[in-house]
Amino acid sequence: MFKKVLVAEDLDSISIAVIQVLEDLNIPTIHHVKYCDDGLLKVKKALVENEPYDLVISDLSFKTDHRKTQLNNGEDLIKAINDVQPQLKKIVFSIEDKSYRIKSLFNDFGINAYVSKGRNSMEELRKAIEGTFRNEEKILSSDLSFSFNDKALIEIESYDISILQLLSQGYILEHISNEFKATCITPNGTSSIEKRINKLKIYFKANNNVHLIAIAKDFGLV
Amino acid sequence: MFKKVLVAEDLDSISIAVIQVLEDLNIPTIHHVKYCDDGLLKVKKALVENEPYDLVISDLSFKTDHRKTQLNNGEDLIKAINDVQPQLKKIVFSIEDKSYRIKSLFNDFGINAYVSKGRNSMEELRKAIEGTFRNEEKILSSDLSFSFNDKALIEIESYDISILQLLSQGYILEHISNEFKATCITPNGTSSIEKRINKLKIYFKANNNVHLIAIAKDFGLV
DNA sequence: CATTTCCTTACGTGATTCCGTAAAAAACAA
DNA sequence: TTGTTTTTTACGGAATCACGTAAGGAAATG
Repeated sequence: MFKKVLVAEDLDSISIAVIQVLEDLNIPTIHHVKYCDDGLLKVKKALVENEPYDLVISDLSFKTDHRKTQLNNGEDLIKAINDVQPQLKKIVFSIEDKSYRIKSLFNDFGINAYVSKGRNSMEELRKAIEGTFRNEEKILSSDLSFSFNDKALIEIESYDISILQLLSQGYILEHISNEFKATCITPNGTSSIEKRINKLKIYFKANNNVHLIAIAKDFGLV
Repeated sequence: MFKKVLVAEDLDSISIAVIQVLEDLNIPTIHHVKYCDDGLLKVKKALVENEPYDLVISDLSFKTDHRKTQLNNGEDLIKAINDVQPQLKKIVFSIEDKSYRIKSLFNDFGINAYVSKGRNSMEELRKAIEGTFRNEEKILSSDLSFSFNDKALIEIESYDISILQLLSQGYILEHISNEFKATCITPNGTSSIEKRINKLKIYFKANNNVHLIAIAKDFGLV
């Protein structure tokens, strides 16, 4: 079983239970951080001391408070870890259940397992840890309804996300066009962007831009 | 100290820690439910058996799954409890940190304390339980930055919420006007609604309706 | 009762979205 | 190169939003 595990979780109410699971699995070294920044520091330190972690379990969303942080969420932390220790096994334990975001965790961030916080998640977490140790691939907790085969949300790409984000910040078409030209994103004509928004509206069955952004917010796309 | 406490929390990872706090306080009877419906049943049953609860600790958001439920969130549960046992002490323990929603819990639902899930929330929860037992009023965990004095979000009333909700559902001004006329909500002229939206845009510093809905979503108003 | 004030509604304009068509540009194949 | 297809961009008219002004009516005041 794993020898040295790092838990990144801000809520004390949850970290208590996660650590309990790790103790039940007889993991000898268990460390816990409440801020992503501290997590990266610990990983780096363990590396230079030649006692690297072999598993990290991280939440996605971290509360902001008085303390200034470089890394603000689990994605940031995982990205940073991938820079210094890419082969480190990663399990995400979060409330998030939007297929788009979870798929991106596997495909873009190379995580090994995703466990959604739910009514029976401690058991799921234990299974995910064991599966990850046995090098199983793309472990999903069983209460998630989607599979990796449905292409539905895969078609929404980062270009669409950019449009939705700028829209949600109050940009009008013309400004989005300018922004894209400034950052060399193509296509960037107002007409092309307009057409893309129209596709999104059809896809999400939205009546207008306002409706579209409301739906995008619900899907966690922005 | 309290004799009989009910915990309504769907996430097993959290309920474990909450129950631990209650055990540390030597509460003799601790019950735990993962669904709001079960919570109401337990409260009713305890009443008819003449052994009522004297405290309930509830989350706000509950995940939906295969099971069909009457009560879908903490607000529903508290409302239902207020119908059968209004004097029952109520503590809400949730991740929610939007002042608008928390204020409404105290003012409209008569809860006794609100503890926000955070990095040091078990200690806050313990203090809230003790304070509630001593009949202190309107207990807020200390990491919440707002106070009851700032009138900022109090001015947003249900009329505004209705408008925001219809907007987020893709309604155009004219349809909102019709909807208000149909349900006898005044004012209902397109112009009045327009003006009210304009106030909201100024208040939230939004450039347009799309921006406004994005902000409202972030604030948890819709 | 007259006056004032506030709230609601109506109306007009310019800006932006919405939605179709078509030209221009780019990518591709022969 | 030439022709074909696809993508991108441009343009135009109708609908809707955005925002100011003003008319009408209810409540408050004296």
